[in-house]
Amino acid sequence: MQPKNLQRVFAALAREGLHVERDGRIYRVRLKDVEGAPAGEVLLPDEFPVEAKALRQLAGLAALRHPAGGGVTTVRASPDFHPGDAGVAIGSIVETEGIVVPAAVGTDINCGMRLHVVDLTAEELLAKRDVLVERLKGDYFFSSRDLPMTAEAMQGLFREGLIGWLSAVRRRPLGQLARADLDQLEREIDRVHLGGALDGDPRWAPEDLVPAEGVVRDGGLATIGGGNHFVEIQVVEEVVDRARARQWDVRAGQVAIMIHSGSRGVGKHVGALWRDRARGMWPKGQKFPPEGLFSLSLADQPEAVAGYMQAEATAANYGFLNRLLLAELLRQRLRELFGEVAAPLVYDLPHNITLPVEGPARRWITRKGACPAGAEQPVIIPGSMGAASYLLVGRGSPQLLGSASHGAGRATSRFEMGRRGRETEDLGLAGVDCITLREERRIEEAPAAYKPIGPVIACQVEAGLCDVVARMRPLMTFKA
DNA sequence: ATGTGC
Repeated sequence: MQPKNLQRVFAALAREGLHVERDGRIYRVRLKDVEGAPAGEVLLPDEFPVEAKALRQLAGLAALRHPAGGGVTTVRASPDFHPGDAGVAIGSIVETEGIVVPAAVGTDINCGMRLHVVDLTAEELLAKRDVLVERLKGDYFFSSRDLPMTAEAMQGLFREGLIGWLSAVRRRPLGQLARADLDQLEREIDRVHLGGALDGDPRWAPEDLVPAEGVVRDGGLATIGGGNHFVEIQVVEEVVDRARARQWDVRAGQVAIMIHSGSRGVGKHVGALWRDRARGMWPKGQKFPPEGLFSLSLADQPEAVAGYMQAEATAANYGFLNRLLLAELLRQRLRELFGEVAAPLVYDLPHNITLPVEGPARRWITRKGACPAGAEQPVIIPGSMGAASYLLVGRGSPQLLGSASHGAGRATSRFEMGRRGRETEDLGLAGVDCITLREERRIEEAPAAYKPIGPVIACQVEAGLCDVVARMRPLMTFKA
């Protein structure tokens, strides 16, 4: 079955020098006049519309090379592929050799997902819905939370992630962290991708977050952030893979907590700094890369490549803690309302990050809105606030370089959703319990803004990228 | 995406 817009999109792209072909669910796109560039490959469910802008961005990414040597070797895109507004399509997975591309990951460094299960049924939880919502509004939209961090904790966090942070907090637990179960947080580090600990350095963090001594009062930690980020309370609707679900502590009928957030202002700080540095270091007199996707080359700027990787890691470490603390605030509220209820971490992982490929340190994979899906590894794919979300297990397939999608994918722009909201079209919000201080957010992020999650999941299971372990349904969604 | 910013 042909998507309706296919011929039109292919013809338009051909006129501007892009060659596109389709082979079942795989689309390949290539810039005709760039010798030796790999084709970008997209996996898309049948009948999903193909967006010209996203294909153009993918072809540009595939053609990146640095004049001093090195370039992009492989480009793939996941089924939630859609155009990005910083020149890189969301859902892009890019392997580079000898270069890193700061703009490929952008400013939303270590945006990712976290999933907990809670030993409560939906009925038990909803019986106290109103008081829970009131308290969480205070926590997430400020005022009632108390999370001061010592200078040592911030330094430890930026330098070595959750491990460094936790050892500093153990020495001097402040505010609500004095009520946290630090032993449990330490045990759960096993369930954070890469141990939530990358080699960073405080020198890359915003200055006000790393004072020489004293306490950071409001470092922006445990904040949800805008756009598609959320904290959602769900119920496990169906367990599909019983053995694995048992192994991961997941049972049908349980409440779940799903968190989608990133490194907030720290990622913005690092991403913008290195985007500008990469531009400034571009060899004089050389043609600029498409979309401002300046790279740093190991051949002539090895210290810049190392510096960027350390800076990205610094921001990524903050992203891991941001999600951990969003969950910890919720766990503390649940304890207040329901007593000592268990709420173990299932998994936490980034879908916006550059990681080295095993072997000699000259190849990297950047995922921009694509979830790592290594063999036997938990994969978390959220649907919209009106649709199911999924816990899956990865299969390490090379088709998307060991990745899966990071969601259903946006179908309609924020701007267009605003217009539809004013026309009072049906945005799929019936029955959705969305808690936010901004009415426009509810509209921009309404279920109708997203593609259907079902075909996105089915397409990836059929392609052998991952298998479903459990499906969750939303009970209430917090959006900043 | 962003304590959004020409």
